[in-house]
Amino acid sequence: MEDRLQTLVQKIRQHGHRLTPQRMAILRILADSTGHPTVEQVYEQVQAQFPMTSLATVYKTVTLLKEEGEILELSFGGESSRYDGHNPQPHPHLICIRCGTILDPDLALFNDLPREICDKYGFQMVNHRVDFFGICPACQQAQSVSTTSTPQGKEQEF
Amino acid sequence: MEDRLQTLVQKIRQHGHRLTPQRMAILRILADSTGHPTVEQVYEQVQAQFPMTSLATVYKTVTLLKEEGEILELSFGGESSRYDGHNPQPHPHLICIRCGTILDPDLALFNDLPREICDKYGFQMVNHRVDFFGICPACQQAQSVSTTSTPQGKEQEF
DNA sequence: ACCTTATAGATAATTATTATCAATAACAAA
DNA sequence: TTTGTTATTGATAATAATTATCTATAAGGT
Ligand SMILES: [Mn+2]
Ligand SMILES: [Mn+2]
Ligand SMILES: [Zn+2]
Ligand SMILES: [Zn+2]
Repeated sequence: MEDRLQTLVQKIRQHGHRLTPQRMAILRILADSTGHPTVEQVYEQVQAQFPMTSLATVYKTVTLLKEEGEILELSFGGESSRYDGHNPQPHPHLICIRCGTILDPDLALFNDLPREICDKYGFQMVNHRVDFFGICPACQQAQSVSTTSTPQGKEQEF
Repeated sequence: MEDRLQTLVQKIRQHGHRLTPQRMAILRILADSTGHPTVEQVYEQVQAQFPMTSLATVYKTVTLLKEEGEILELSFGGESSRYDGHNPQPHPHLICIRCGTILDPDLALFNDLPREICDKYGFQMVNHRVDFFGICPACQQAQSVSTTSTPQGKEQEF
């Protein structure tokens, strides 16, 4: 939570990077958000505090965090990437193909499996990604009530 | 192998689509290839037989197969998508971050696990994707021999 | 052989991301 | 506190994979 922000700040400083107000705001948003936001969504959040902020600045900060290994990027074909600043370690995701919500299931099932598979093929693993695409519970509700193609019931939190 | 091509042809016909020589060539390449080629790579292969073929045609055929559920697309951030026309069902992949080779590990480990996880969260799964990124055996060899950043020893097969 | 229309080929448009560059501000040192 | 160096900002252009557009052609049914 607040601890995570300190980790990011520390990592930035350690490598001789500067800590600007815009950058600080971006770090705070990424450390706090639990909804895997896009760069665009982070950008909108930052603008609330610093209206002059550029989209390029958000991109550059995210790139910096990627290089530091402090953010996890989820790339998709076509649409923009989603980011997990809370937990930069590779982990499974539940991705709703209707409303776009991305959940972090807490599980220890995959702890050994990936390594096991790679060993079998002499493959030296450095990263992995496990995604389940489907319909989230909220969207299943919305589907049974109305026929509207409008997604989920509650607002999507980033 | 040859069976797979027949499945694709049949699927195309069933839905009232036409079977042009270019399209047939593309189907053959996708059915035969075991290396998860890009659209660009398929395009080059087709041009060997039909030099007048357009890149757009390859894209359109791949899109068609996606709609029919007969090809698996692996999207990445930045670089172009890779396609598995052999096995359209979602399955794990071993992806070398050095030479780009993508392997299909044969395993039955994941058969129940995904479903299990999604049930736990009331998540209605319709698709999934599991990727392991790392260094393939060939690239590990190349690394220990020379310092060249040039990838793998043998040519990459698509 | 003929008709209808899906498809091919060429090319423009789209869009997320990256590169460029002058002005500014972080921050270390004096 | 002032100063100097230079990383960073913001604005915008460039990039590149994929998609859309449009006319000519040919697939496949009659
Ligand atoms: Mn996550
Ligand atoms: Mn595969
Ligand atoms: Zn949903
Ligand atoms: Zn390799």
